[in-house]
Amino acid sequence: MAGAAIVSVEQRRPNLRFPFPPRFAGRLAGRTIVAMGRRAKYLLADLDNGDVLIMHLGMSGSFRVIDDGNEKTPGAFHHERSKIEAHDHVVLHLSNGRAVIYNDPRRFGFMDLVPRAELSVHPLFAKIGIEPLGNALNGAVLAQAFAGKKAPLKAALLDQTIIAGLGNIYVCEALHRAGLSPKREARTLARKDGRPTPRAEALAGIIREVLEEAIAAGGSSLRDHRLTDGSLGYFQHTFRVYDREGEPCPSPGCTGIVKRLVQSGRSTFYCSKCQK
DNA sequence: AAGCGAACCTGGCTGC
DNA sequence: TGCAGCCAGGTTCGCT
Repeated sequence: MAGAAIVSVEQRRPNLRFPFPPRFAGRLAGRTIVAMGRRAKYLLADLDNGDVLIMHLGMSGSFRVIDDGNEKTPGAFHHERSKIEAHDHVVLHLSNGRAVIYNDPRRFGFMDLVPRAELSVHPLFAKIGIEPLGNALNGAVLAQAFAGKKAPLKAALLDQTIIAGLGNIYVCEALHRAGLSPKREARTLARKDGRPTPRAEALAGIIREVLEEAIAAGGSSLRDHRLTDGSLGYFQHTFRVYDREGEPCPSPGCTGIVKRLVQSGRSTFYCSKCQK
């Protein structure tokens, strides 16, 4: 997408999780995408007028990229309604002859368009935590953030104001690899003086490892979710506990069975025998 | 004030 | 076959 110009935009409904900003399609048309980026789970497209297009996929959002007909007549797609599928909410017609289509059945995702300078004070970004793949994540930072917290470790790791970008799958997988119970109080990873325990150091490294493996495998692609070319992400095949209730624990030598429990309304998959 | 459940919305799967 | 009930990758809101 970076480098392409946005020829036109079809906004096919007034809102996703939130209303689209005023004149959304009109403000995008004619702009060139200078760069693509990401912060936490937000996808960012920097435009040549200084605005940033903010996109979030929610639970069920996805993008697909298709040929948009003859490059010399980029409007041709508008007459091919057959390419539109159920829950296609936004279509970006690009100058490179392709269209990027945002599809989201549950509409928990959203888009916004703001000046770049306002991004850091945007209510959604103001209190977002550290990037788990950056150098900021280590045992000391985890311990500092978790000190005094009685919330379960599972909930603390899902808290986007502490670490930004961990979802339910990766938290379950990281806790299993680290041998830590999701029910353990978060504060138990900090010593009384706030310094990290060895467990905190290990967990920080494992979080990074899980994310790097998942990215290398093309993501997790549950159910109908695909990569933008329609193929499936492979990481789902390497889940050790997520959605594996009743299966034997895959830890070497462990004879436990994967259990499911609900914490803060979310499913947690774990092994009570090797996660303490 | 932290921590938890409910809500947002649609669709797929399971079991009766 | 039909239909009710449960579950889903995320985040915010409001109550205790």
